[in-house]
Amino acid sequence: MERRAVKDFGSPPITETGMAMPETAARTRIQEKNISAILNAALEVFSGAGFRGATLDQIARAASLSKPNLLYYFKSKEAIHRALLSELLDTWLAPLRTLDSGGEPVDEIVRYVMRKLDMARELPRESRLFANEIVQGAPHILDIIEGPLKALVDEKASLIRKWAAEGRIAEVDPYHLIFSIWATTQHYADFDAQVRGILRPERDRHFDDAARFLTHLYRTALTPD
Amino acid sequence: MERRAVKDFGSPPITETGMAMPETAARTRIQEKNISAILNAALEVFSGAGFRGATLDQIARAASLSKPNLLYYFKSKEAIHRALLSELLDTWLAPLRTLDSGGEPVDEIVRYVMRKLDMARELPRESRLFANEIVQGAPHILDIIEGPLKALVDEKASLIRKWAAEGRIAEVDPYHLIFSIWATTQHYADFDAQVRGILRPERDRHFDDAARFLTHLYRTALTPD
DNA sequence: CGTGATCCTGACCAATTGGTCAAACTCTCC
DNA sequence: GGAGAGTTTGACCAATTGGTCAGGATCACG
Repeated sequence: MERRAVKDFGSPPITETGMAMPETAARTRIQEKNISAILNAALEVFSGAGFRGATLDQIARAASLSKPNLLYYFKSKEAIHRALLSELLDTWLAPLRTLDSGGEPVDEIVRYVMRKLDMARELPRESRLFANEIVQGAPHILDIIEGPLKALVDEKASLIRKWAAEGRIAEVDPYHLIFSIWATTQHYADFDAQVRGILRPERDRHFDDAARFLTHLYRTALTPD
Repeated sequence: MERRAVKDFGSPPITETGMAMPETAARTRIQEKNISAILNAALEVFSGAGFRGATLDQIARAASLSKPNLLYYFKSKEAIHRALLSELLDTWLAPLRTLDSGGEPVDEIVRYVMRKLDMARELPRESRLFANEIVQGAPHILDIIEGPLKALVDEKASLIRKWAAEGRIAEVDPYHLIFSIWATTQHYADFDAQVRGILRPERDRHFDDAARFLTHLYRTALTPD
């Protein structure tokens, strides 16, 4: 027997991919509210427990919905996860996209570092969501890494290489420069528990020190000669 | 009814903590072999799936044992995890311990970076084991972080600060310097999937480029004036 | 206000999973 | 070679978990 007819009674607002209708703007106010609540709850749970560690019950509870109601909006746990990653992908790549050829190269890169550090402070759950995923081999986003992400990084690596060739920044491997920026900034979100366990900071005070340190680190390493 | 009498027939070689007898040297050759196989299998599975994502069946299969036989050596999944973390803790802290006041400070720190990078290449599973744990809030090792690890980092931070005060390295925040070293080196183990997806390197060739980049990064940033 | 579409729920199910146990097997050492 | 400790296993169990379904409640709108 077929899973679900194309059109029948009680058909939930689910697309073929299992995602709640995203672009097809026809969303009820109720859908708007619940889908948003689900994705927010899913971010909380997935980022804190990883895909396999998260349970539908946890997500449902966090979203103040019953489990069957959850599955009315998304047809499976996988579907929620996919929708969440997909929703956050743009946010995630945005900072690197803004790295542009205008302006002083060293300033431009330091500005990128600061933006990434801000994101680690303001959106730590989003960072941990991707961290969980990648640490375990990126099973759900390998295609994105090897496709759009690689393309974007290749493009920016070219830019950095050009800056180096023009003598406007020091000669460094652009790929490893980008990796180091990701590592040092996301560290404050992904390894938050360790950072706080060691520093025991009041609030987010340590982010200011981190900003100062990273500014020094990259400015000295990138300034030519 | 009591869980298990202190001494009875069929009592497995399990200590109060649920760990297989570690220091009490009285281990059979069979115990030696199986416990080692279990811990190796557990490292493989836990590092790839996280604590909750790992199953006893997976670990048992990887160790070529039946599940009940697994539980003959360790009384629970938690116990295996604890034993594993405990076994690897020293390995994990060893590089930082070797940071000593002898030698030229900049060289000493760069040497530490290289050692950490070597570990990321040679022991990526161990790195990911801890990464998984910490990303999810370090529930099983928070006490270690706040205790022995913090103490060790505090000690080394003092040393670095002294070096800075003596003008032998640049004035940088020692804690954030250490965090950045952890982040940049462990990145190649923890985010291996992403690094390889973007670089598509042959074998581990990219580690040489990483070593060059990190050497430049820290040498320029730490050399005084 | 009625009707069709949307939304929600309790009850239920099969598979997975951590863990137990009694019994059988095997190794060691006298 | 035999006795007792150490080792292994098949069968089993309860709890959890992802997911289903039929029917009832509610909403939007003519």
